[in-house]
Amino acid sequence: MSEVNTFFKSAFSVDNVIFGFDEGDLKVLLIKRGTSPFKGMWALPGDLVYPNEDIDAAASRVLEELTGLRNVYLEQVKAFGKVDRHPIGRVITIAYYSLVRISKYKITPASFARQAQWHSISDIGDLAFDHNEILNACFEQLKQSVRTRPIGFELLPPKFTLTQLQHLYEAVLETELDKRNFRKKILSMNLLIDLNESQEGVAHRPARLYAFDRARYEQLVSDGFHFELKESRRKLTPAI
Amino acid sequence: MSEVNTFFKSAFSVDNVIFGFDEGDLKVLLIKRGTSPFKGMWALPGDLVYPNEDIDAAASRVLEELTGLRNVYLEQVKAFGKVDRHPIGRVITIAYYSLVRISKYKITPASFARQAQWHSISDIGDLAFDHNEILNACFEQLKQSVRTRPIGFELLPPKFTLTQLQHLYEAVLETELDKRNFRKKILSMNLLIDLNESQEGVAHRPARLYAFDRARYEQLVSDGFHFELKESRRKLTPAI
DNA sequence: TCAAAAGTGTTCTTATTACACCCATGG
DNA sequence: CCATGGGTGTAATAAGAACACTTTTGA
Repeated sequence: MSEVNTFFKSAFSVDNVIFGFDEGDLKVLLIKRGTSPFKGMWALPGDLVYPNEDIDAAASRVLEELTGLRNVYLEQVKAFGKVDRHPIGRVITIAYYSLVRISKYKITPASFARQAQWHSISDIGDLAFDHNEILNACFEQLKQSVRTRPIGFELLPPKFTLTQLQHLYEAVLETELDKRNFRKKILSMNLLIDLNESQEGVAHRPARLYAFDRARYEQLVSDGFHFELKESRRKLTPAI
Repeated sequence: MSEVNTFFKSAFSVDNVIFGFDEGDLKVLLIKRGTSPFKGMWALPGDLVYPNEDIDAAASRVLEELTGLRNVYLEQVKAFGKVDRHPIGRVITIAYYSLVRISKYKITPASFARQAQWHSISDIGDLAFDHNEILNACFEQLKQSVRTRPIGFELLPPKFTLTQLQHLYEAVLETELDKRNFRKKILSMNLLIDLNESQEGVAHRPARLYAFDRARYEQLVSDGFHFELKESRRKLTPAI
């Protein structure tokens, strides 16, 4: 029993990289720490896991307390467990990322109190703890997942234009895509429902609106279909 | 401080799916449990993480104690943290997989005492705890990784034949590959050194031996090269 | 009538698939 | 001389890349 006591004095937490997409830009919801350690620095939202709480449930809870959102796409990435990663003791953290529609995000008491704010992925400074490392790992996994599963739609409103979808992929993959090739590829998958509606009130030709056809996707997968968007090769600038 | 005490009474462990390749078959090193709970059942090798030990170090330690091997390919997969996954208390486990050359595996005191044995991946029964779930997650990640990074070589001896390499990929990906297409693809990557040596003592035409050119791989990657072996599409048997 | 973004096809190139026979060795 | 696995090329098809102009709307 004394040996058991040697071990049962650690804690674990979850940290959640909450991605959103707005104005063509991939964003992450960060909170400003109000207490030591790292007081005043930006950090990933997270919390200790209760002794009787599954880790996935803890990640959902953190997300809901902050955003008011439930039933959101949530995926575990990996654990971070360096001995000295937390100043107050041995705390392993399990990293998750989630995909939310920013338009549905509501200021909750928790997010108000914790000073939550969306930050562009391309403009993240030094974060508390090892949160930069965690954020990078989650971003890498998002890049990977978005190419092999149709999860990008989780970041868009239910009705979206092909250009919005393309910009989303460009933001996530940090690359530029060819408009015609992108449309050809995505439409050839037959995963989109053409809603026969158009944008309104835009100062240019209005775009058609589409919705993601989840039922069809499930069907195709069970028939052996494999979603895949290749990373477009970067043109190699020839050396002079 | 009392709130802290609520949390700091959990433990975490690492579990390691140790893959090996032998006789054309992908294998996993399991140990037979000598103590309760799950006494007598096969389980993944694992251990509690010491309070002053990084989780990656704990995974390496488990591997070395059992196999005598160091500096082996080791990759974290994810954490498993259901509340009731361990009968004696709240224990989260971090799953790793590692790739070893079975020929280098030595019986250590630990592996002898813990009755370690290689099991074919296609013949794994019910394991202790949630270890079937962990094994599946690690196998899936191996399948993924082996297609996008040249880690398969970690499972082969330093000198290998193209057929051995092909059989390795077939075992890991659980598919069949076309001999000529496989050779064309792998040789076109320029990652293999032709050793100008042949097998000896085989009752058929001896195969050429190759070695993986790690330096060249690093070089190619820094030039933007991306290792990729596509899963060969299964022929769809037309319905009558 | 201008600005702004939507929408659309073809050609070229590269990658993937399918497929069958001769070769070298040991027993 | 036989059994066993080693080694090789080509043609057909599919996927990806490059690329420019016309359309529709609101201001």
